[in-house]
Amino acid sequence: MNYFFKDGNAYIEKDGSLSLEKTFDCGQTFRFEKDGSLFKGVALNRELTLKDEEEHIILYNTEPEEFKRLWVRYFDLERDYASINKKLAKDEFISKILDISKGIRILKQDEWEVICSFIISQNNNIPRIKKIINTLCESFGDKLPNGYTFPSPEKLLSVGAEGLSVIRSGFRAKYIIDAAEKIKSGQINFEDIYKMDLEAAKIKLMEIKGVGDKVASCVLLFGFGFMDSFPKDVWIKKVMEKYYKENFDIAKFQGCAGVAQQYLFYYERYINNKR
DNA sequence: GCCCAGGGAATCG
DNA sequence: CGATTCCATGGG
Repeated sequence: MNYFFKDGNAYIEKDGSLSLEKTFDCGQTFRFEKDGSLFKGVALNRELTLKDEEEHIILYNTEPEEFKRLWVRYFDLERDYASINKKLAKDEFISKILDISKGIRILKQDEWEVICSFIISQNNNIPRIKKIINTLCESFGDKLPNGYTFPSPEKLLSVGAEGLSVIRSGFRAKYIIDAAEKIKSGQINFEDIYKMDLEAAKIKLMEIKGVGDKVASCVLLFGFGFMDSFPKDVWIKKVMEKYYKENFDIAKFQGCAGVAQQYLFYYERYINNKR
């Protein structure tokens, strides 16, 4: 996408391939809120304020150097979603829902935050996932002017599973600690995971207690940029049996299956008023 | 009270 | 193996 800078802000020229509303609301991140015409949140230890205007999306208070170094990748701005949409539209059902789902981009989020967030997501609903993560950050993150960073593995190890009781995450607390331990010990090494193929990476992440096939798939898609990762949650399973039956062929989404997954997930929740 | 929520571990047959 | 059951918690 094209962008320029003015008065300390970045202006992204809208072309229909980025909707803040959909991208923040499709269940891949839990830390952005709509505030009037603004979207506010914390990502990569920094506070972000964005505005969706007629011609531009404004990312406030960022210098060109920082924008290019962090936010172009975070918002996946260099990927050509128009051609992805063209490819996905060859699927009859996706071509029908494209108008509703297009504008979602796969965010490239912090790996640890995504691991932790999707451990919390298991057998849970999105409003409560958000609440737990907010409490986690307020309780153990570093204070920013208007928010909190996501707490590090070391910080959570120092409070332990008992200390996590304030976030009311139930049985998931011990899973969070296990993840933190395996990351600190080096058993789970992010650089190694980037070098693996999708299956090997998934199996590696599943060494963490509380991380199964679905959570690992979300982590690889939203945290590591594995664009062919295709998390199968209850909504996607519903989509498959409702619209595809036995005709679902993931092979035709090669290279962007994760985008297809988000489109389907967002659509089914959208028509069921889950937003 | 019952059911479910972006599942996964433990247990059982 | 596949199929059940249990796991904490809160909202509808």
